[in-house]
Amino acid sequence: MKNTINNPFNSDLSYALYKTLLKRIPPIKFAPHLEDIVNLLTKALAKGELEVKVEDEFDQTQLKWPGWPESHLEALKKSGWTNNESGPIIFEDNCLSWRRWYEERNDVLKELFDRAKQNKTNCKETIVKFTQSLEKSLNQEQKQAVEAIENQHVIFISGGPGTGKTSTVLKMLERALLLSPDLRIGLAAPTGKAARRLQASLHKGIKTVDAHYQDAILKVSCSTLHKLLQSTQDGFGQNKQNPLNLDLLVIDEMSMVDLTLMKGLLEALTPSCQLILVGDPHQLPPVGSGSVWHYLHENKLPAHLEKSRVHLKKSYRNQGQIAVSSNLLKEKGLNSFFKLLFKSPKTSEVNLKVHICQQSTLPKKLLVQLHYHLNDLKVLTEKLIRKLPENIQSSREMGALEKESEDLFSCLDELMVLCPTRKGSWGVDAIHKAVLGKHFDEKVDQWPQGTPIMCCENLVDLELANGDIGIIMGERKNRWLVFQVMSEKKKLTTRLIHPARLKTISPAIALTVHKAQGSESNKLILLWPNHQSQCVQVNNNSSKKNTYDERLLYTAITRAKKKLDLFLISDI
DNA sequence: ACCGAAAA
Repeated sequence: MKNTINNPFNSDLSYALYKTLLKRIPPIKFAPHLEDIVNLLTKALAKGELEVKVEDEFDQTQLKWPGWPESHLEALKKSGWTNNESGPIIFEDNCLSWRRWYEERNDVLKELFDRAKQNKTNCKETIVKFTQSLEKSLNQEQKQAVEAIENQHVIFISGGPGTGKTSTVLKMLERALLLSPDLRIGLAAPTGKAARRLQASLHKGIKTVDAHYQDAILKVSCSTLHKLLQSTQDGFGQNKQNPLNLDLLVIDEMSMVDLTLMKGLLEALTPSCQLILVGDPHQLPPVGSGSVWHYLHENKLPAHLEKSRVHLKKSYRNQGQIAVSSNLLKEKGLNSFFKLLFKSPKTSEVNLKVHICQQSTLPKKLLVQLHYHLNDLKVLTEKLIRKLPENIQSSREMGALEKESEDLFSCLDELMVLCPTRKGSWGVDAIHKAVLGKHFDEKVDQWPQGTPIMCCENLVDLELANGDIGIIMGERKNRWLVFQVMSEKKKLTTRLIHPARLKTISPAIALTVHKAQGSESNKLILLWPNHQSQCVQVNNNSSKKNTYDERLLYTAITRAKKKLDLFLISDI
């Protein structure tokens, strides 16, 4: 039953659920419209949405019975399925939702809001001294966040890429340690890659912190949320009975946390634990059901939360036209974005190029650029392997080879190719097939040297995370997978890994936008296959789809540091 | 229609 609710990917499952409901909770008065309601709710849940808005319109493919929404609501009312305490469906604020998810979300929000109500008190003198030292390094919004640590029990920090979220967190940790030096701090993120990135940027900025507190911050290790909570198949090892021994916990990349994980987290906290939640509400929601972070930013919240919320607006990344259009997308939506795109910009630096393609075969320009890029990588791997000593051990540190390895990885960071989907003529797989040719269906050992690859599992002892990108180097017996990892000494080092040690790897010549979340490159090529359909669908039920596409596009283009090539398919 | 994540 639980799985049917979690994975309702086709209408058969939705129909099965409907039949089960009819059997288990027979309607007081039956009407066929009930099937539509179950179907809509199931489909919404499949998309990660917990509710269906009554004011949304649906067409005949989504509804079997006429009279939406009045007839459906009446059928629901008479069925008794929305009865207090027992009915499976909730109808409130013009929204329909499953009781199970409705209650879970309300519980989580209530818990969060109650926590935020608690007050903290601190010694005034130390604060004054610290506040003076803040003046130089932080802007007004960032200072507000740092000051919140003094008396807010829960702090929400939102902001786009380059707004200094982590450097603000670093100053918050410093201040927290100043107030109580023995503070037990925890750091976590929803994915292995995000966890490591948080740790790395705290290390990078550590010099801005008073030397007295540096060690205390550096010694905190940053793990995935699942690991922190000791997640197993039967639930979380850290829970109400066995809470985390922490006074302060920082969670980064909150946009990827779903409801179940958030619930587990809140249950594992002691009442006194302070919470700092950090993330960008414009990025993609989690695939699982219920994005707490997006909900918190799209809905009216209790007044007492105002002091807990800090939004960082100022971006320190200057990207000319890329910055202008991504801001427009964020504020005005897809249509305005595409309108601006087709006017040639005069005012800011032109670093965004649009290519309109006639058919849906892969653009030739893309394949040519990839060809050169992969060749560069190949040359650099050959250079690196020639410098390699004999009898090398896997996982060794590179020592004198750092320069060659640095060249290789800066070349890798130069270009990123993104697609919204895996399948389809403009999907990631199509690009891999086009580039790898006959090698596509073969094993890794057949892929050519210089091919970028992605590690698809978290391997803590190898210091590799899911989503890490490396390169194939060498041939046959002398073949290695080269990665850059954060070593125990918190230094970026090159690591050679024997191909047999990684069970799940995939080519990484192109990536899905989802996978690229958190990565950046100087130059970005984005294939966006269906822009015209979005410009046409303005007012029907596509508002939710549009927010999804908006976030997808926003996430994609903000990966570009210097240049963006956007490929679109022409409407003709 | 499409897109993940984590753990043992």
